[in-house]
Amino acid sequence: MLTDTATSAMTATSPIKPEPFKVACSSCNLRELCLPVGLSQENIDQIDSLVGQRKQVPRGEALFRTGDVFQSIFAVRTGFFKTCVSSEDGRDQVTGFQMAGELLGLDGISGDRHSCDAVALEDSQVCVIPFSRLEELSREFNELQRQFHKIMSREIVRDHGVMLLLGSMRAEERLAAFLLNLTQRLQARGFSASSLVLRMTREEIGSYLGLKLETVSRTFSKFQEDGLLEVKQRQIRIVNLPGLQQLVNGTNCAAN
Amino acid sequence: MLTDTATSAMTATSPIKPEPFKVACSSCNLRELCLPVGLSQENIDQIDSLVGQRKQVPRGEALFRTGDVFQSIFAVRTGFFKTCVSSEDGRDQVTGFQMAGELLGLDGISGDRHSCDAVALEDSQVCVIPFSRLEELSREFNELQRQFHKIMSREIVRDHGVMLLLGSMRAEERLAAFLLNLTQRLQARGFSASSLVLRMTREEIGSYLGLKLETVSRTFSKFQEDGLLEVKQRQIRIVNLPGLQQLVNGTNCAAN
DNA sequence: CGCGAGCTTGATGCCGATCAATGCATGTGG
DNA sequence: CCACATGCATTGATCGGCATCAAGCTCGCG
Repeated sequence: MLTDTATSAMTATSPIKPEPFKVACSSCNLRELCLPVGLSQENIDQIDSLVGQRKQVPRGEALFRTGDVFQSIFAVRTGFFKTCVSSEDGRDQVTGFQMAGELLGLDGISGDRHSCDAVALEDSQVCVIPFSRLEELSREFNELQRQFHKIMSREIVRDHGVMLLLGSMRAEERLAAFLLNLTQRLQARGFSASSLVLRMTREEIGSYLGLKLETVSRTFSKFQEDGLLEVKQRQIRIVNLPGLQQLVNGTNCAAN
Repeated sequence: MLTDTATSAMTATSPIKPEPFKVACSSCNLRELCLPVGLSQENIDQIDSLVGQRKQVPRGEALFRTGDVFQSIFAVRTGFFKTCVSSEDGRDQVTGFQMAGELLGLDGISGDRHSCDAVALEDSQVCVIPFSRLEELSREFNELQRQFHKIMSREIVRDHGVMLLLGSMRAEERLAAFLLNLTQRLQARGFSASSLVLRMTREEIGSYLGLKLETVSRTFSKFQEDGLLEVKQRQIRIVNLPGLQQLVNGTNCAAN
């Protein structure tokens, strides 16, 4: 498993199969969003040996699956992923969507195997970060150590937010929160704040939000009627941002 | 903030106010459940300087609250905690219950402040672990480093399980899963596998499970009628363990 | 004893699930 | 180029699980 597609069996700097960018954090345009956030230039240079290789993941294929042996974590370079867990009886739950600069595979550290699936929702590329190497380097560079700890902690905090959403919000609030979160992350990556293309199906959104796909679809339609969004299949344009925001904050919600 | 109750301003080994046990992992009876799991004896001796002090938290009081400056993580020595997050509009969600040997405060690492409340559900005692000290020591001892990473990862995996529960299970399944999880953790600490006393109210259980307290109460009653449990307020006895288990696995559930 | 916090139980209603049909876009083979 | 299949999205009708509202009940405690 974990066979490589293109860059296997050759070093990153091999002239035979040139990469568009060097496999190195120091020359990566995502360094302000990814693991090296906040590291000084000299430290970034020193962790260039972190990324062993890059790996292509075609749309629909898994980067790893539940039960795969854990060896590396992954940083999304381009593309879009979902992660999902499943129970014994086959129900499954999307636990997150990951875009450029975000890490995948942190679940695997606790055991020696992964405990969820990571599936590419479009043709994607990830940086492979051997975990033992990350641990070595983070013993040397405490900036890196601190940064890695922050990223794990941020994941925990994010999960708590999702629990709040799943445990106490109604369908409209959930979808609004989801859209606002997506646009915020897209904006941080230089995309428009008001217009986006969903990479996932209604069913995947529903699984993430604890709703059925029909409910997701209906809620999109309602948002459109209410003049909050323009929805054309997966093309979304946010027409009334404050309206969406106050939906999440519950100011127009009688309850509570 | 973070003022100490009893052991403040004196070292752990001070003869003036003797502790029942030394403030040291090496002599702690929880070392097989807590941070030092799996560390060799010599390494355990070397991390004894990790725990700065102990701290009492009376029932109903907070160990930390959202917004408190983050400096330390905490290990539960005795007692029982809940953690909860809340949204701007005042809704709140219990994100977990912690018992002896489990860590609190990992949420704080990502920022410089805590992002949830940790409240004692009974008179409790925690070990205070200054985070900078933990980072120092885990740079020195890679067993400790590895162990800490595993604990953070396990928290992420646990959170994913809660998402699955909140996103796709019905009331009975949620409560059954909750009880099985509790008894399993209690059993690992030497308590009975079949009989437990709930430390939390119906409302807190409901908040954790995304249900209203009435639904929790009704579901307890139903389990009792069905011969799965004996329920006397917070005294629970599990009568039919396999029955509970197959509720969670969904084998008696028509759907899916 | 009486008070109050927490728990139980009943009656009712609503939100979202479910079931079902249709629409729309893309791709494929005749 | 059209006919058809396929995957995904929309929309409607109906149903059911859980929330809500409203009493009582239990137990510990001042």
